Amino acid sequence: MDIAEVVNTSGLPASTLRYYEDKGLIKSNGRVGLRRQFSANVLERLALIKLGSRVGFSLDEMLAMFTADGPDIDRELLSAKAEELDGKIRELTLMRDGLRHAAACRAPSHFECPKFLRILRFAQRWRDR
Amino acid sequence: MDIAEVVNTSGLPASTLRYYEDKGLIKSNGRVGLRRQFSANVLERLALIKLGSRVGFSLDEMLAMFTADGPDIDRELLSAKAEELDGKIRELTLMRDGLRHAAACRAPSHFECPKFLRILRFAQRWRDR
DNA sequence: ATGCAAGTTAAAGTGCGCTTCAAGTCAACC
DNA sequence: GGTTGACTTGAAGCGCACTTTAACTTGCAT
Repeated sequence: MDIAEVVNTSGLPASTLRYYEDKGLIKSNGRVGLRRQFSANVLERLALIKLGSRVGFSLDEMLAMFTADGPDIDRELLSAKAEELDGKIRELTLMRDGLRHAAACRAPSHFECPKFLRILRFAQRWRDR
Repeated sequence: MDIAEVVNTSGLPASTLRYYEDKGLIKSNGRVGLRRQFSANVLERLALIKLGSRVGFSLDEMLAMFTADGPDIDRELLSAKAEELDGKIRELTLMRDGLRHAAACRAPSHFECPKFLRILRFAQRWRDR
């Protein structure tokens, strides 16, 4: 498939696809003239990259995670990243509950609401990492 | 308290505190000479900002959420942000499980592992927002 | 064969969230 | 009252993830 089809099906602009290829996150397999040709599996890779960046991974991190350089992948890195996400999930949950409460709470300021403050103080304890 | 104390207790550099003040995210209450003086509650605000940025809110978003301009806060915005986080939590969970599996899986490439692909395809369905 | 829309490149530009720098002010201690 | 070190400002710089631009090439329909 040519770049236009990838653009249409992935929703990403061509400039981004070229940028990702430069970075080594995706690869085109050959050219027709100058024009890149992609195989269909690039779409799965792009989906993974998209998900990865939505959960806060940098492109370099994803390069390390998803682009096997050796004979096989770095399972320790993957587990470490899974743990990282686990901590983040706890933070998101905390913040979500805090926001839900703040939206309902009638205290004049969130900072005067004991429940909100308790959430914040709890979040502090997770601060280090 | 003066800026040095805020730096020590919050762990943030003075440059960041000035930057946040410029942005309107925190305020100092008065000066001694040129030097800003902060009240203790700035620490709670900073904790909130820290948590907020770790969960992916931009400084402008936090300005809108946590800096009441009218008589009271925008409860709808807060609820909307809580929902946003809820969606994100689902994504993080998906990715975490995908990584955990990839770390354990013996398929030659994640892209050949049906379980991993199923996760990805599922993630696609959340793609729109 | 020709025209042109769609592709290509390298380089510069953008927005965010800070950090660094240079030059200046001044509170506090001796 | 002089030094000094913590603080101040405005402006420039930086890393990331792209986007835009300008100049060029080329596959493909006519």
